[in-house]
Amino acid sequence: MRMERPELPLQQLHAFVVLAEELHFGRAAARLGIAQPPLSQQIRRLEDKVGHALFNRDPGSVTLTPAGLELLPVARRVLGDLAHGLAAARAVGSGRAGTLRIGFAASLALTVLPGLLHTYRQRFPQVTLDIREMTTAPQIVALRDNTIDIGLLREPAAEADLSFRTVLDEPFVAVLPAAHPLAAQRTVQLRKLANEPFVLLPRAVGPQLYDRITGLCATAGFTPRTTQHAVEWQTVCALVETGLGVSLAPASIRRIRLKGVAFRRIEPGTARTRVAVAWRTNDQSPLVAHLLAVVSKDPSRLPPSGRASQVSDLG
Amino acid sequence: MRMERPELPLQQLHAFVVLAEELHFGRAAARLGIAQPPLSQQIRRLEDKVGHALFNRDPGSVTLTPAGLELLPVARRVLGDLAHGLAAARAVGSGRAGTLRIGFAASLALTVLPGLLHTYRQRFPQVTLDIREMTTAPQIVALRDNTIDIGLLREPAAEADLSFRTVLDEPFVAVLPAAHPLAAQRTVQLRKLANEPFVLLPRAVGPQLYDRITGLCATAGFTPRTTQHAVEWQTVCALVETGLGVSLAPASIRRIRLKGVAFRRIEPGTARTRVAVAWRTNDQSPLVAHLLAVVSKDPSRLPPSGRASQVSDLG
DNA sequence: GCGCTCCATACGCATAGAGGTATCAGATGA
DNA sequence: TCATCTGATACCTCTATGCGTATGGAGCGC
Repeated sequence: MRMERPELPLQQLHAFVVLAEELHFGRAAARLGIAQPPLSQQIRRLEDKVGHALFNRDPGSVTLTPAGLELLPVARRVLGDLAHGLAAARAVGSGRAGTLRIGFAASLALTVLPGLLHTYRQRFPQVTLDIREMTTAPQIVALRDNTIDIGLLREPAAEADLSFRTVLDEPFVAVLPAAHPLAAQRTVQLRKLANEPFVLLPRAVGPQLYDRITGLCATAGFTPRTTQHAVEWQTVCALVETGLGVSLAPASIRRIRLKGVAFRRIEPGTARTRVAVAWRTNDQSPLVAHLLAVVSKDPSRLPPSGRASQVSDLG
Repeated sequence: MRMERPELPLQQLHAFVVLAEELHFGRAAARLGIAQPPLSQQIRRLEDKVGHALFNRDPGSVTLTPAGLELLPVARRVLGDLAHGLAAARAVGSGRAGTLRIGFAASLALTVLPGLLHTYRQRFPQVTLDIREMTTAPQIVALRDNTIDIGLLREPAAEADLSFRTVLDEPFVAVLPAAHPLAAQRTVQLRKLANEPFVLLPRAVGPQLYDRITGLCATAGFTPRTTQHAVEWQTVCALVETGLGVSLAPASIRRIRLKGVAFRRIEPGTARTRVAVAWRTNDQSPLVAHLLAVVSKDPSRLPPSGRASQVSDLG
């Protein structure tokens, strides 16, 4: 038992619509770029398929029959829908449209993310960006789950099936209460923080970054005494402001402006932290490819090493 | 410069939808009643036209690409719209659906019209009936103007391009105030109304019927003295009830039941009046043909001559 | 490694459709 | 009455499409 198949060439529908507009075989054929006899044939074939006349061929005037009048709006809509649908599918297929799901680390909400989104949106305005804040570890999981297409995270470690590209390479800064004695200097000797209480993100939120920070202290000769945890950098700064402790953070967080908090370059300033975009290595989506292309082409997303001022200049 | 032509066989869209539902070439092909290779070809051709892959053929699983996902609802809607549209056009073309515009004389609102409409509606429930009350002369004009398709009128006269079919052939009755002396008898001698004031419809409303009535009086030896005109029979009866005069009317108006009005057979009872349906002779509309068929087939629409009781029996 | 499943490809055939030119038929108007 | 306009027909060609069978080739499980 085979289904009923339409088997109705759309050209016939198109011819029908044009003829319904012109109500004149000669002119309609001209508009279609064909001779008049083929048009007569097409209409005839369509009428055969419908089973009823669609036009009254009265001498001197061509008019729509009631059946034709009934079919006309349908034909228009079908042709329009199909044209738009094909265009939409092509747009999605080519990456000019669609939905790109991006996970990002909260600390990047004020630095890398805005510029990136701005540039991308400008180039691909039809793409819907589905942006969600996630810490590093969930981003890795979400990429594998196909829950997000792009991750924006810190301190990427090699992951099977995932690729990374560094977007930003920045130094660490000391986060101090403004009233802290060390805040009086432009540069802070890291070892002088040895006895300060520390406010840090929980290791689980971003193990790589956490280890980076503690490693930094270790090379300065001490282990940071963490008295307080906070899940967001914003909170870390707030806690520092209240005097609960000090912190070490990527320079990006200078963008968090709080009266009672001072950010200071640290010595030695060799340790840096990287922000990277992550994606599934085998992801064929042109949306992902385009985003990576935007990242590569836009040099403002890749400040030269050492120019931490670049970040604060953005304020 | 020729327009862009879709040139997209709908079979391909159908195959696409089925495959999108099955996500398995073999099963989809089976559902379509074709072998698997042709299906692969159709999908491939469709993808070529779209310009992008619509399915991911991963080993062990077929899935829709974003472009395919975008196209799927469009394809469904297009196929559905077209199927419904064609069905609707066929229904209209065959006369199972559409709009039939009917003009009718007010005096038939209680007799011929209800039964006719009921039978027709039962047989063609999808047809919209556009019914408007009109007197005879405007019906003729409206038929010519293509403002109505069917007229229901009295005393048809031959008209070029119009055809008529008698629906009802009935005698005249005298319309008297209930208190009138002549109302005491079952039958009224027409000549006895010679000196009564008459209430009649203006001649312009229906010249044929008017002439019929005055002719009736003439054969009885008098000319009716019209003291009052009314445009509707309902009004005529009301005026008779108030004692303003008497009237002669088709037996149908017995259906107008007013306490103070009596309807009486007249002598001689030879003169009759006919109700007919009218249509454009060259009207090809199946709706009109169907209505005429209903008129012919339903004998209750055509009471046998002389049985005026048929009319009152309907009450 | 072997067979199985599943999709793609290659090749052949039949047909429908689109397009053309030439021509006919009916109505109309000078 | 004849030329003209308009649409329908007839006839031909070419291409696209659809469908079939046979076969290739990549994973996958035993």
